[in-house]
Amino acid sequence: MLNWDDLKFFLAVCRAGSVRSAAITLKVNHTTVSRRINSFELALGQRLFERTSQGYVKTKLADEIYNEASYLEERLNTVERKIIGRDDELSGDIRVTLPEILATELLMPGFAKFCHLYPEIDIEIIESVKELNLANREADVAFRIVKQPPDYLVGRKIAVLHRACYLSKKLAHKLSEPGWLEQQNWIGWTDKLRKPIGLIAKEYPRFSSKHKIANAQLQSIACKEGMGIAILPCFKADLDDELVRIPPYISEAKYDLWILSHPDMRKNNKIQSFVRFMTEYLANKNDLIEGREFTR
Amino acid sequence: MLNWDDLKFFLAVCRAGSVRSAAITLKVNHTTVSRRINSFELALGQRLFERTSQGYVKTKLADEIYNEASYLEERLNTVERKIIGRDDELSGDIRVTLPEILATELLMPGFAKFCHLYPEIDIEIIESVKELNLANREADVAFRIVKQPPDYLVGRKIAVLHRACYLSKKLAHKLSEPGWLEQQNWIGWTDKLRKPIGLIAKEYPRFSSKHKIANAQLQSIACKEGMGIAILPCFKADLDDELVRIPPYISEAKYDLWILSHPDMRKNNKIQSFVRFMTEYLANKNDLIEGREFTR
DNA sequence: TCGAAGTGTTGCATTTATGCACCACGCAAT
DNA sequence: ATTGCGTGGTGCATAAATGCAACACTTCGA
Repeated sequence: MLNWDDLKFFLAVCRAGSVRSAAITLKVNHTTVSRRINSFELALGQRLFERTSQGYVKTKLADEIYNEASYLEERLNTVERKIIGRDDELSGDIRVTLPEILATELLMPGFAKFCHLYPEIDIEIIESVKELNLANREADVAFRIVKQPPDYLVGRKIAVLHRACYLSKKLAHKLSEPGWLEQQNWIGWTDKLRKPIGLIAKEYPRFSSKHKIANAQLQSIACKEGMGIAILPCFKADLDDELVRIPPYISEAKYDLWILSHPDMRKNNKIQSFVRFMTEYLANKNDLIEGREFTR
Repeated sequence: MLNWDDLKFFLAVCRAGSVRSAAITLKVNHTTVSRRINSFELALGQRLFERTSQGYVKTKLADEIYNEASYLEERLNTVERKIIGRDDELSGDIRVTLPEILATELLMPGFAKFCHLYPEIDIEIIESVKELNLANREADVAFRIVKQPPDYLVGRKIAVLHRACYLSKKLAHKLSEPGWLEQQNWIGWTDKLRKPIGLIAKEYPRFSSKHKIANAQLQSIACKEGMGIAILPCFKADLDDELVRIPPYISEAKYDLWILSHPDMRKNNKIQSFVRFMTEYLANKNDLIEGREFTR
């Protein structure tokens, strides 16, 4: 069976007249060209070139095939330009994966702005904390909260997420009662993550741990309902009218936020426009993300 | 850059609706199909299929590409059938490599007969004792005098070549003079091949060695000119009116003659017809080859 | 005649593609 | 709820393709 991709090599040699010259055009080693021609001839069972010291000379059969191959090449190139050009035209879909917690107040307004700018682009949002496979286009762009992303992806760190401690606004009036706060409890996460460590453990009161809710969104809701003190990202809780920070009000830098894509998408104008836009959008949200937009 | 051969995988998956089913059609492993589709999508920067547990579902873009790809496939298949069918039609060229000594009285009549049977076939004869490369069609069929051919070629042993000792016919009348023969000399080959070994050394007189001619054709001519006794293949010398065998007239089985081709030519009707024809032709020449057509 | 520059080919090391075995998941039947 | 059968995907071993360095050959100019 013919390898259709060998047609590229055939065409290049027909035009260049030598395997070394064709190799430069094709950006491969010249021995590869020689071997690809050999295997193409074998598959066809016919000789396409005379090998001379001045290069490869086409046989009559090669002349016949060349015309057809040129036509097919033109057709294929048209298809390819149409599809890839579709990306350059800033239309079609972009698949974005992110943890749900980032979607609401933080990123969604940015997505909406981007879509307003480029009405031909559809954004599909995939909420997942799993590492979706960017290589087979399960997603094109990933927002990830990690210390260090995998080597095989490209991207940049666009923010450092801060967290602080929050209480339901319904209970805010109790903060002025002496000793009331110290009797509240954390809303726990899991058996292992019952109490905080780091700056928060050091600077905030030592509450007991109660409940187990391993989801920031649900922690937020439970907190609003008065179930305890929640440690929440600032970008989310500081914008929520039903939550208030508790004393000493400080935030802790805790998580790195990255925007990632597959290296092969570097040349994709659509994806890169999106990445650029969101990076800039988030740069303008830095005070919120780092907990500085908090007002008492 | 698109790998054009990936189009085959794309087409197969479009038609089969699943990678496993397409893999059966394409005679590859299903993971290969999956990976080839993934890399095709990556190269295009667009998704062509939704992955479901019931198989791959085409996107709208895939529907568009499918039509074009089907058309190109039909064009390519037409080209392929035309070329390979050309072989099946018993026309075009066959390149044959062989040592010169085999070409003249032994094989050439067979070639002529084959060409008469198939007037659309051209035979190119390449005289060479070198092992021409059958993989890149320097030659299609090789006649070789070897004990054991390389593993990567296919073929069969078609004869065992015999050799005997010959004298110029001009000197044949001297054979009846007592002691005359013993005073003649071998026509030597090289410094290392000055005297024969084996049956010939054992059964024939011990001549001294004179001259050095490392070519059977030239040995034959030198012998006719009276330069000495030559050891020559029977198929050649026994047909030559200017040469006579000397007593004790016996021949020695010495060389294996093989007909070889590249494994990928097994399905090539033209080549296989040629191989079959020549094998049968030589089977009918066996008495000559093994020295039994000698008449005193 | 010799050397330089072009050509193609060979052998070996490295990289990439493929196959195999296993796994995960969804769906239908029991 | 469990099992069986279909689907696609992952990790590792193996095979194939490619790149690199060296070589062989031809041609041209000094």
